[in-house]
Amino acid sequence: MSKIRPTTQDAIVEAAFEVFSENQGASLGDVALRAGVGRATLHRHFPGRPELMRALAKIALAELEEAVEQATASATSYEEGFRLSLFAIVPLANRQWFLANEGLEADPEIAAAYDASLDELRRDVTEAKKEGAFDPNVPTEWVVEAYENLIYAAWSLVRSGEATPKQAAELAWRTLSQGLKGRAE
Amino acid sequence: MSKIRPTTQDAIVEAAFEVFSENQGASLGDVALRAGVGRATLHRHFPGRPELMRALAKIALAELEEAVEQATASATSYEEGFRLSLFAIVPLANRQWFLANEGLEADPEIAAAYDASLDELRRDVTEAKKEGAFDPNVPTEWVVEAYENLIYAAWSLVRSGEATPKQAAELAWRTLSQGLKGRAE
DNA sequence: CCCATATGAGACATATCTGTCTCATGAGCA
DNA sequence: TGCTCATGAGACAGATATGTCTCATATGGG
Repeated sequence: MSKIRPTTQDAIVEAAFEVFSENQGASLGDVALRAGVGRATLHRHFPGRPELMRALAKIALAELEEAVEQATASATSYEEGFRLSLFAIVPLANRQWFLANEGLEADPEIAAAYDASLDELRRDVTEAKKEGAFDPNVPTEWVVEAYENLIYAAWSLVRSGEATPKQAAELAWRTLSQGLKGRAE
Repeated sequence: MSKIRPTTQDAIVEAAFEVFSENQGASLGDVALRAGVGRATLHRHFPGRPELMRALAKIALAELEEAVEQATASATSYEEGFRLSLFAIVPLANRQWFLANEGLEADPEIAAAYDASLDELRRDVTEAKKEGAFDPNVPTEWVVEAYENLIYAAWSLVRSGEATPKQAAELAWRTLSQGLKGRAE
C-alpha cells in the first residue's frame, strides 16, 4: 500500500526543523535541498506548505510531550520535574521554538493542543509555587515566559558551540530556580 | 534639496518594526499598508528591501545605544547600569529582537556594529562579575544570552497585556540578578 | 496665483515560490 | 528476469513579491 520508506519522510522532517529554525521564511526548495531530496518528492509526502507545517507541529508537540513525560517519570517533586524537563527539552529546543514562533493559530487542532500544553505548564508552575520552588508573588505567566526563553537561551549557547546541552541546561536551571525562588525561607 | 517630510519616513520605519516583529516574512506591501502609505512611496524612501532592512538595523542600533547610554549615565555601579539598561530596553525590545533575528550578516557594517555592541555587553558583564553582581563561575556568554532572552520574555509579557513594561522589567531583572548572583556572600 | 514636490493609484515586467505533471532510473522482490 | 514503486530531474502554469514607471492630485511656499 502506502509503503513509503520512512527514512525519506524522516529526513524531510528533520531538515525542515533545521532549516526553519535558521530561517523562518525558507522555501520548500531549501528544505528539500537540505534533506537531499527532490522537490517533487517533498510534495509527494506533504502536499503543500501548510500540511508540512501542520505535520511538524504535531511531531514537535508529540516529541516534547514524550520527552517531558519520560523526564518527569522519576521526579519526586514539581521542582525536580521542572529541572529534569528542562534538561530533556534543551536538545529539542528547535521543536519548541518552532511551536512558539511559527504561526500555527490558523490550525485549530494544533493551536488547541499547544494551548493545552501551556495550560499544563501553568498548572505545574502553580504546584511548584506551593512547594516553595518558585516565589508565589511572581506571576505564573512570568515563570512560563522565563522558562521558555531560558530554554531558547540555552539552545543558543549550544548552537554557538559555547556549551554542551547538559552544561547549558544546568545554567538555565540555575538561573530560573535561583532567580525565582521564594525569598522568605 | 531632499526636503522629504520626515513624518512619512518615520511612519514607514515604525510600521516596519511593528510588522516585522509580528511576521518576519511580511511583504513591503504589508509595511506600506500599516504605515498608511502607498507602496511606491515606500520605494521612494527605501529603494528595496535590503536598504529598508539596513536602515532599520542602523536605527535600532542607534536607539538602543542612546537608551542604554542615557540609562547608565546616572548609574553608580555596573550592576545598577544593567538594571537601568534593562528598564530602558524593554520598551524597545522589538528593536533588539529585530537585530537578533533578522539576517544582518550580509551587511558587514551592520554586522560589525552589532558585534561591537555585543562585545561591549560582554565587557560590562566581566566588570559586573568583578563587582560581585554576577557569579564569576557563570560563563559570560550565558549572562549575555540570559540577558537578551529575558528582555524578550519581558516584552512578550507586555505584549500579551499581562504586565506593564516596568513590571516586566522588574521581573526580568529579579530573575537575572538573583539567578546569577554569586553564591558565596 | 503659480510652481515645485511629495504622494497615491495603478499599470507593468521580472523574479521567486508553489504545486502539478511527465518521464526515466534504480532498488527491492517474486 | 520482470514487475512494482519510490524517487530525481525537469517542464509548466499560477500566485505572490518586487521594483520601475506614469499620471493625477494636493499641499505649501514664493
